Amino acid sequence: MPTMQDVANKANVSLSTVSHALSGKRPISKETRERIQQAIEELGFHPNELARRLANKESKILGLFFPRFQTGLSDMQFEFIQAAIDSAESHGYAILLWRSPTSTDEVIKLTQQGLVDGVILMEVRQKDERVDCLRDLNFPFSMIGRTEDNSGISFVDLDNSQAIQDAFQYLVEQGHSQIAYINYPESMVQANYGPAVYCYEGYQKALKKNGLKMITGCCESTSAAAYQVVSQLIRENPHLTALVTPNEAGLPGMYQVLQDAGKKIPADFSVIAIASQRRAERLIPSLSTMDFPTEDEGRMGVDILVDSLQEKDAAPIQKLLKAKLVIRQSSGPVLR
Amino acid sequence: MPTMQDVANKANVSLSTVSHALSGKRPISKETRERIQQAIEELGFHPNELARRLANKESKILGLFFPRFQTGLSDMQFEFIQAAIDSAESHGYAILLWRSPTSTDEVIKLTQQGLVDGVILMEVRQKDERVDCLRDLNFPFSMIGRTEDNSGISFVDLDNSQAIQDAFQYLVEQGHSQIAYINYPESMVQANYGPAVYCYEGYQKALKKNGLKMITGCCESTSAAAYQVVSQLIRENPHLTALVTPNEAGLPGMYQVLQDAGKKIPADFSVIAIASQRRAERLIPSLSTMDFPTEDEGRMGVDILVDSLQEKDAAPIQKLLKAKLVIRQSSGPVLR
DNA sequence: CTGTTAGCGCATTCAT
DNA sequence: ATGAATGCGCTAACAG
Repeated sequence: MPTMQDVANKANVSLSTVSHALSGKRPISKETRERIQQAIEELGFHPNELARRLANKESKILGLFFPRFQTGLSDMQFEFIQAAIDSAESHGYAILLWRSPTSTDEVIKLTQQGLVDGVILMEVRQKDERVDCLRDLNFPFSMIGRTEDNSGISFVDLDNSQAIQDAFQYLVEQGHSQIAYINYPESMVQANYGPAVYCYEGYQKALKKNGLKMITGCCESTSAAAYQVVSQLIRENPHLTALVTPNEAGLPGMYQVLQDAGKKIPADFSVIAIASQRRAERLIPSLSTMDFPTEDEGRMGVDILVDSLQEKDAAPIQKLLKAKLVIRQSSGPVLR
Repeated sequence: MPTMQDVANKANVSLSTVSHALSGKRPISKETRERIQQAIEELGFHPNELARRLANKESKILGLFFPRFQTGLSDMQFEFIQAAIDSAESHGYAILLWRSPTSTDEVIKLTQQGLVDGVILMEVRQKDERVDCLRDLNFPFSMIGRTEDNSGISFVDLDNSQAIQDAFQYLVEQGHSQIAYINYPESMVQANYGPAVYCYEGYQKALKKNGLKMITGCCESTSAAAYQVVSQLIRENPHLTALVTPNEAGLPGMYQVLQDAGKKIPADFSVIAIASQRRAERLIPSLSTMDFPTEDEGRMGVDILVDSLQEKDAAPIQKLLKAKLVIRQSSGPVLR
């Protein structure tokens, strides 16, 4: 690997001239610039990024704490990451992947070793010690999701509460009056997993606003569990005509119940879930959804972090994204 | 950020003693070791990884060329990446993400800047200029997938040909004699996309071995396209009782055709696809598959690269993984 | 066992 | 407009 010194020798200039020619931070005469350029090409020189970053005291690398478990919505991870990489690249950063640390010690170790200038947290919980730790360290970070107290932190999150409310609003307008809400698994509700909390909050508001009967249950993220829960709700509420859920993992089970009960979608029954477009189009009949703006999340998660990196004491940026209602069921739902 | 020199001062030793105490590459007396340890803790010192890696002349970072487009099987990306990260971490490496370069120049730039010790290629094509370029550069890399000529290169790939043959073998043993094969999109076949090529090769072998009639078609990666193709095949072959496909994106459309034709799975018809477990369990009825060993691919892709990094001129490692047949349809398929 | 010193490859402040 | 010299934080060869 040729170094900058090699280039300097070959072009008969000093090392610093080469450096400045490359960075453009100093006027260089046209002739020497050309000599240098030629030397660079002949040697096939490429600046060593480790050295450059060490001298610059910034790594130009962002860390991404990658989820440790699969909590559903996995289709989206792909689009999310693609968008995050693209955004990072456009800002001159690369993205380094780590499995999300489980202890505060790990967070400290990862952030204090100077490999990354900032980190992006995924799957943030209401109470999240990673967040507390990063805040204490005063280390730059952004969150996909949010905690209970987000003062001073930048984040981008889906407005789950609003998404659920919008879904109910639409169904009510279509004439539905008995609508079930299937929540995330009990364990996630207990653990104060953000989406589970906010979705349920949205459900409560929708109930109140529209004077609806409460018809709800939690279910594990499996089709089998979903089958059980939904079939019981249908038994208890024979006039049920619609269902709203953020628990996309259980959808095939829910579909199965309806099929077994002789209820056709969308002629006899409406289903709306919070999910990605790809996910929606992989069910039959295709799913109506509150579309998850995956790419926006990925892009903005990086953008807000880079912003805080470049303007050291900029105000935190907090974005609540709206899910868009997309009705994919070919014919309309029942009007009662 | 405290540096090693700070620690040395505080512990009243020289910088190199601290360094050696940390690396353990030199015997250190118990007392000084403890003094150093105490200084480290009091200062909250963490070695600067950029500096360490610069001095060591290795970055301990692996680059992953992340797919630029979504070619299906997206459920697997998540598991794949998790496994890759874990394996990398267990070897002391981290993983850096880049969108897969589109030009040779980009490949050169990314590899020659010294930020990564090696790279992992995903979605390798039969003819892949990224591969040619890396080979010319003599830069360490491993592939998920393979090219036409893999001499001297390490890779891990699914044995697609064998997977398709195994699926046919099973169906034939169950008594099926008219079995359709739905290939990848025409464009991917034209482009010599590896999986498309090897799957079709497996299909041809299965035909020959079992003396079957050729019933096949390509279809785009959408449910709509799959619907068209499969419905035509059924029209032309009324006695069709089974279907094999690596094109999982079109599955909902295929299922729909069967449903519309009054054919129940698995009572009247058998479907076997190359897919992940998660994908299989999200269809109704759940899909029988040649299970894609996602995690093995992620882990081994990293393992073989790290191997070649540690033993400079080790022989290339080439692994063809077997997909496991998993019949998920509750009752058995038709016996004729 | 421990200290001194010279790099690793580049950025940058002084000089000229 | 250019060069020389110092530093980024750490490793390791050399010297005791």
